Amino acid sequence: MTTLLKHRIAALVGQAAEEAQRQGALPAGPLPEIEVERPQNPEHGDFAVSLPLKLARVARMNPLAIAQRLAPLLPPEEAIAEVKVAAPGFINFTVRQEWLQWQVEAIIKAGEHFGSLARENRERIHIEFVSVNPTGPLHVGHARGAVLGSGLASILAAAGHQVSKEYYINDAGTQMQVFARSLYARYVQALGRSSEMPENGYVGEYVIDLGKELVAEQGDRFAGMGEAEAVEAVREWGLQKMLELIRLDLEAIGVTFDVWFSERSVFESGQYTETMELLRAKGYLAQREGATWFASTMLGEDKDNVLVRSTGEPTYFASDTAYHRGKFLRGFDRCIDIFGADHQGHVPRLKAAMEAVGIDPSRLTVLVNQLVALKQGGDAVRASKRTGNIVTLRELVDEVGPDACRFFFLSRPPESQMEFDLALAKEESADNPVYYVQYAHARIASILRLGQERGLEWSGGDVSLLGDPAELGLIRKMLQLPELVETMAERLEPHHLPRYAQDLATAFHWFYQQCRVVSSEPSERAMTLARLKLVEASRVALARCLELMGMSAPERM
RNA sequence: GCGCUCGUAGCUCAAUUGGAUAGAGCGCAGCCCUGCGGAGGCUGAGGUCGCGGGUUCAAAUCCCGCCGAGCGCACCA
Repeated sequence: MTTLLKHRIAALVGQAAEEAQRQGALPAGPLPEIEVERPQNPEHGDFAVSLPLKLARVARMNPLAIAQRLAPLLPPEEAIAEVKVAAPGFINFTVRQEWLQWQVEAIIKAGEHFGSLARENRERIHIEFVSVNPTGPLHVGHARGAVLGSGLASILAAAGHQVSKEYYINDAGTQMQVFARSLYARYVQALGRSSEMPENGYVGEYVIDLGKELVAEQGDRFAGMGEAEAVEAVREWGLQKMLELIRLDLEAIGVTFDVWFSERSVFESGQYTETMELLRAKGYLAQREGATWFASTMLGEDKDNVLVRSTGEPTYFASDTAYHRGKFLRGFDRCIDIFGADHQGHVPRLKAAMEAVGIDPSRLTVLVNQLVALKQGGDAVRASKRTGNIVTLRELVDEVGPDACRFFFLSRPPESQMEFDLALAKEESADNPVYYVQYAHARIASILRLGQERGLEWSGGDVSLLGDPAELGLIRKMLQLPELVETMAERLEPHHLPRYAQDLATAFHWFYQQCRVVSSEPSERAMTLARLKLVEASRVALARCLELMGMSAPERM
């Protein structure tokens, strides 16, 4: 992969600015970071730099005058055809047509790696998401975090980082215990006897089914034991069942993990004790009211948090602190967590805990995604696991399909409060942007098939014939993908990808409308070969886009 | 009450993180097929960027205050 053109332009502008300072045309002093933008108005060229505007104040000069002095000092660059200064102080760059045409070759050559970035500062990045208690099926709200996490992971990997996706299994906490007791009660009931559900138990129907399944699979062997022992045994069985269910549900929406990390192992490995000792040694522990507290107020928090209950049981916060410390001990440079908004209160204390154990909290980024408000027609649907009123992730995927789900959830930034109208989601299927993008891919595949059927060999096609605005526009659009991958990875914002995919599809459809690709006229043979080459490049770009989003790229629809 | 997040076209959402005339999809009104997939292309209408102040060459974006929405504020996770 070569350096992105926008970086080369930034370097050129930097050199020009330094040269201007040497000549005294610009006052000496530190230069701000040079940002290269993509102007939205095509009349402003392909790239734009607003450095003169940013410099105007410190230099006490008219920004337009700065731009006019800078422009002639720019070193030559073969990819750039024209540099223009524009009011109130922009420097605009237009790329050379020959360079654009040659990129078609470069894209085909890059193939499935097109859009990937080579980088020197490759980071080891840990990304944890979903991590739902294994006490029930995933619901729609979880789908958003799941898609976001997996999409972000793909983008970070494409941006050249080493990424590990992890699911943290809360198999040690009180919720798991309540679940086990609920399951035990349903199991006993399935045997025809009476048994009381625990306080705040999991009353969802799936637990009843699970109880029956347990009877069918294991008979009444747990009924003979003492209750405590039976609950323990049933808990293990239930945990495995739920994990399997969760894993399959996630797979259905195209989400997989590299590591499934058990909360219990945090205790068994000694990492929990070690972390607590560390906190104690650093003076962050306080005994009060029979419990052990993390003195987060020492770090500017508005309240302390319980680590060990007066019953002696550690809280979720305690094991999570040890778990997160462990991530960094495993050698990750950065950790990214994706939380639902209902866990946002956990963020400040977790960061404070990292600081307390001697880890720079800025190495931990927590993305909080707002919950999905469900609607059925006009009415709000309340999704809650314990009350049993669930719209499951599985139901959603079955209804809408994994591609549409992924596209939809990826489209919006995490912090947006989105409404999901289930009735609308089904209805929309024909006019969905998802199909629009996939249709473009199918159309491309169809054209390439035709080319093959006609026995055309386009690898030697002459790209210099590609001069139609629609052709050049398509190439321009394709070239934005690597830039986009870079910004999305920097800002941790996957939501630009679906929009880009639509733009790319539009650019292709327009080209298709404007330019006949496969012609039977012998005189147009050279043009046919060149355009087939362009179509192949389009396939590369669009397929990569779909792959990054975790969507299928159909050959036919 | 306090904290976090959000408020942009009729609807669902963008806006290159302070830049040039605020853009897409759906919906609405039109137009385009005797050759490669019409699940397509093109044009148009539609905006007090929640409201009010402030910061500066420049604000949807930053600051302050209101209004409204979601989520938190446990010895749950």
